[in-house]
Amino acid sequence: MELKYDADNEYLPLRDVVFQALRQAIITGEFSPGERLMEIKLASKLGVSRTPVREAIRMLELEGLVVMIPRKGAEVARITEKDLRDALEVRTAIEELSVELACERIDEEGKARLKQACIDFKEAIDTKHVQNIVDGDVRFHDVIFDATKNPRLISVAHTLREQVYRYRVEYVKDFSYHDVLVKEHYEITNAILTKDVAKAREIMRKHLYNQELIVIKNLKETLEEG
Amino acid sequence: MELKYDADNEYLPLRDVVFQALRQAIITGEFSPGERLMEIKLASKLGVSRTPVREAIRMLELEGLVVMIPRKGAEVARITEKDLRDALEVRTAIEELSVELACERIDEEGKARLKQACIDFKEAIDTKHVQNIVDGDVRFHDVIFDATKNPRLISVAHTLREQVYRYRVEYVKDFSYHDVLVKEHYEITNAILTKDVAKAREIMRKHLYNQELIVIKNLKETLEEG
DNA sequence: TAATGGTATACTGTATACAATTTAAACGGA
DNA sequence: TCCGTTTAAATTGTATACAGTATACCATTA
Repeated sequence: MELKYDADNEYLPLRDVVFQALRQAIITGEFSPGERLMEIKLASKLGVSRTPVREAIRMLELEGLVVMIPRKGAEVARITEKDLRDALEVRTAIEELSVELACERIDEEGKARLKQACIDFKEAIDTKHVQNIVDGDVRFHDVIFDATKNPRLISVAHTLREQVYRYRVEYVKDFSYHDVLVKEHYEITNAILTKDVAKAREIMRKHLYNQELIVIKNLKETLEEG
Repeated sequence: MELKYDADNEYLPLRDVVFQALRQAIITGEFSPGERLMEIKLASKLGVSRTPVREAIRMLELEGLVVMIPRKGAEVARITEKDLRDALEVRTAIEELSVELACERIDEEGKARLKQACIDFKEAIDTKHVQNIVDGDVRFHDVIFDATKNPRLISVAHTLREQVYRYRVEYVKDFSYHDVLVKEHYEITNAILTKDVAKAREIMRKHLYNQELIVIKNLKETLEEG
């Protein structure tokens, strides 16, 4: 974990930089579930004072990535199988709404970006590099979210994704599903481009249900190991 | 605005007390949209230091109730008509999912609470007291959320509700819709009790669409005044 | 040996101090 | 009078200091 300063970017408060660094560390598994986050330790590690660290922890708390234990401090949220199912249940509803709205509202630029994201994902799969695949998948879904032109939806969708992200990295390692994923992405893309709302929703639901099965299988294995 | 200490409750950090106080003040309109929230002023008003105030503001920021302007501070989020439509769009999807899950999962205790909440709402309407009506409506929907047994869903639903709450107070003042609201609550209740998913979703959607029309009408009037 | 009590340590919760920057006002010149 | 510059006040951003509490370890006793 390290701080990244966006030189070309405008001003960013330290709390936001710390927030992003901690979130990244949690999502990528650098911090394990249940691990304590101690302010002084993090502050000295990141070269800042406790204040921005505390404020970052407040934000992570509301995102559900850390839980607070009164007078004891913060620890990385432990995710149970039910937590994952709950998050995926809500996420499915949000993603179904997304494709529906995308069908109605996508513009020419969005269509171009959607096609490109679909192609990029296929190429990412071909590289067989896990991080490429995860990034490609994220971008594909982001293009659909953007097409809804609903920032509130985008915000909720991103929060929900973070809950699951840790275990998705594992899930794309399961190469046997790769062809299915590419196929489903193409079907979703075509459904949106032809404004077939019913089909888009149906495939998206199936797409996420497949993910759920694999992710939960992986979670179980992770829990058994730990 | 004032701090409330829960004597019977367990330990609560000041940041959470301040958070609740500020949220309440924003939701009830004590702070107007666009109004600046200055840390020193709030801290001295509430009799605490800046630290818990800052942490509370971080939480409000993530909930979307305040927006930060770099090096200038926090201000109460201004809600545009599109913001409201966006929030209601997502909220409709979440509430439709809620009734669907409630149909499948509600237990005997939940059924009793649902019936009671439905009756209580009717009685709240009869009192013609705005706050009673708002509280009754909130409780009715909360019972349905609880019946889903999905804490993640409940969390998302609550966040979305807060965005709209300010303008819902105005909307229940429109007495002409009261009978419709009671009727819709009864229909939703019956649909859940008889596990009629399709009907429950349909009525909930209509219920929220009616709300949307009235709330947006009210928002427009508010914006014109200001 | 096990249990209990005390003490030291480490960490959170809160307050305050300091630095940097923005805002606004006062002042001066055209 | 208007505009620009300077300067002072106010406010955020960050760091540090202080207080209170929980935890762990050790010693003492049954």
